[in-house]
Amino acid sequence: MHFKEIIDTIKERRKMMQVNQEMLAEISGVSLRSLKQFESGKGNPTLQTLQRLSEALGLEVCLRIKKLDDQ
Amino acid sequence: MHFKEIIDTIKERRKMMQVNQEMLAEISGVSLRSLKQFESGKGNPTLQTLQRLSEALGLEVCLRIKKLDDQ
DNA sequence: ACTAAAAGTGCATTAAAGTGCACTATAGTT
DNA sequence: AACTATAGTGCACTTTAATGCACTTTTAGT
Repeated sequence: MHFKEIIDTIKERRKMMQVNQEMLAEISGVSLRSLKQFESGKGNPTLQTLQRLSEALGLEVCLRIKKLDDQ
Repeated sequence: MHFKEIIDTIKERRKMMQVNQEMLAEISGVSLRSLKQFESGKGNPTLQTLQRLSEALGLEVCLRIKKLDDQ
């Protein structure tokens, strides 16, 4: 998954669970400012930050073998 | 995947492909110092760094729905 | 159009990631 | 034991993620 896909996955999952940024910030332990920055596509979160957000949404970060090198 | 699992996955994959840290640093564009720090368990890489290393090893970062909350 | 909730931005500060260089430690080989 | 390749560490520096506060913009509901 590229950067944008990861962002979008988090955003969609958050909305699917009817949680706003403020609530996600609280339950994940990530600051609201950082979450906003991340979701608005500006930023390069640390693995820890990404994991905190993911966990709070019932997701987990993982590594998968890429099928094709192109595209 | 927890932090250690991610580290171990990268390390194992690198060794499986018979690539040493120096080579991985070169092909991924991540500095050797950062890679060493990461593989030795000290560090909290940015998503970009993790993606660079993963891509270079034919892996990709992804988000997956967690099956169970406990364990 | 008005309002309220939610999302996004600018600025400043602090903490930490990323880096290079030189060094040490740890395999693995002969 | 000596040698070599590979991995890990200490120090210093630069960049940038993470943060709080106040503000603006956008979205949704009436």
